[in-house]
Amino acid sequence: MACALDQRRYGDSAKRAEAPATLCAMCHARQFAVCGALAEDKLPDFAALSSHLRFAAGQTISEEGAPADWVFSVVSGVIGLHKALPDGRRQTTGFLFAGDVIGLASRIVNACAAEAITDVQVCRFSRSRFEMYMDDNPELRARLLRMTADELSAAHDQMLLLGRKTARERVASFLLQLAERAAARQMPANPIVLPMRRMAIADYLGLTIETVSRTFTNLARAGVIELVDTSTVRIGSMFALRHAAGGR
Amino acid sequence: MACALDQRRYGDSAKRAEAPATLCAMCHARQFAVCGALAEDKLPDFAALSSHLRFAAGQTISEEGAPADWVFSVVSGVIGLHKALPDGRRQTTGFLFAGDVIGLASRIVNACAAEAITDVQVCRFSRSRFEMYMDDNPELRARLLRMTADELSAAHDQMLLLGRKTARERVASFLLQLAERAAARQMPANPIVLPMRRMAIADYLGLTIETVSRTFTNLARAGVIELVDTSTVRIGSMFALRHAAGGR
DNA sequence: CGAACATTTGACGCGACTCAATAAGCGTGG
DNA sequence: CCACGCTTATTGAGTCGCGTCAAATGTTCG
Repeated sequence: MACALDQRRYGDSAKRAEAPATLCAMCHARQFAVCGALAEDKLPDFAALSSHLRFAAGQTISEEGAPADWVFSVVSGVIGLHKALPDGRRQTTGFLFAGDVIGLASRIVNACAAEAITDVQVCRFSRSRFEMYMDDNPELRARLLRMTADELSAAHDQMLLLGRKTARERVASFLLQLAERAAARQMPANPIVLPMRRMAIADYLGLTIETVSRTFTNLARAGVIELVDTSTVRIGSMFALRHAAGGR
Repeated sequence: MACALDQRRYGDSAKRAEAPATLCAMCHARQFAVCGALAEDKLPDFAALSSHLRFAAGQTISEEGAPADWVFSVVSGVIGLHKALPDGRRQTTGFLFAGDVIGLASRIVNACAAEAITDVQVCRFSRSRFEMYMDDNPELRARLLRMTADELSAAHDQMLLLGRKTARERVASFLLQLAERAAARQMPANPIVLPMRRMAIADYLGLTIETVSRTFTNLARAGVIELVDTSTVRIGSMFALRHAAGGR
């Protein structure tokens, strides 16, 4: 069975274009370089393994259960990972921003589907060649282990949220998380930008769009946040927001 | 701040005894050897890094948020990992059986608390020495990366369960999981043994003990399972159980 | 045997879901 | 620029699954 990506690649290229390989490779290499995984002189070598792709918002990047042939790194835009039940219920397991890696949980087949939430640019590696490269560059594997451990820790946080938090706590926690991640990427953290729709938020928080919407309204009425517009939230009181999130 | 383990170590030794270091070391080495991480001749070397500990059911092995000074490997018994909210609500993030490793998600501080569900034996490593050892033995780090990736994948499955499944689907999924893991350890998979109490199951599935109990009763009345006794479940129909679990 | 604890069962309430209607955004074309 | 259709978000009314509280039953172990 062909990887979903290849269906995209050859199927509907209208909304996707490939940048020159050299440019792409460098941009990706920078992503990793920032984190100190590789020495400067190894970058061109490593970058040559990658190719650069674009996806339009809404496109599927890879499908759950398909062979995990690729590792992706997000260059720009937002990607959502999700799992689904046969009847269509969906659970988003995470949102990925620039610098994040897709496929840390996947070894043989994709643990989750990956979908472009906004228009995105990614760098793509053959998983097998990526692994071979790690054999020769232990620092890269060490870094990947750290990243995977951090994602596992985040997954545990999300399990606490999904298993035990109320709708209000979930939404408040989500806003805090977005603010923190924006800050980590040197982006403004206070008027929080929500790049995803209510449906995507609901799928991430284990709620329905109606409940998400109502909860935003409630938090706004309580003065905790201000709904500037559908995709912009200003934090009224950080203290109140943390309190609403369940005190963590 | 001292690690929780050390409080146990010197605080209430009544229920815990240490086996001789040599015996312990070998037993741990075997755990890893089984998985092919290290060559036979490196085992004594590696094993010397570890010490062997016992904990009685109910004891805390390490606390959430405490410095992640140790890596543990389960030799026998069952361990539960959990996170808690300030008001006491708990979410169990996983159960660990013989051969599993505790602390994959923890880098600086423990992501979860670890509690002995049954009497357990563990092998303990200093995290810093373990990491130094990985620097010299890339195979070990590669294996740890694979294990962490698998745990992340399992965490994603659990997020789907917690966010989207009904009580019946959660309980059925849990029973299937226990059966599969028992089989993986060469244990009988059909009369499923539940080593943990209803409270621990409820904390793992994001439910209450009452709902867990009622759901067991319902599944039994439907003929899907048979409740041999409180801690033993016989699967009546594997097909029906898979169906009840949501078809995955 | 009896106390302490774990589990099951029952009655009831509430928070989140479902279904439905309305409002707001947003591109497209006149 | 406004009208139009389409998608998305909000709001409302009613329902239901699971949580809460309480009591009964079973189990363990001194």
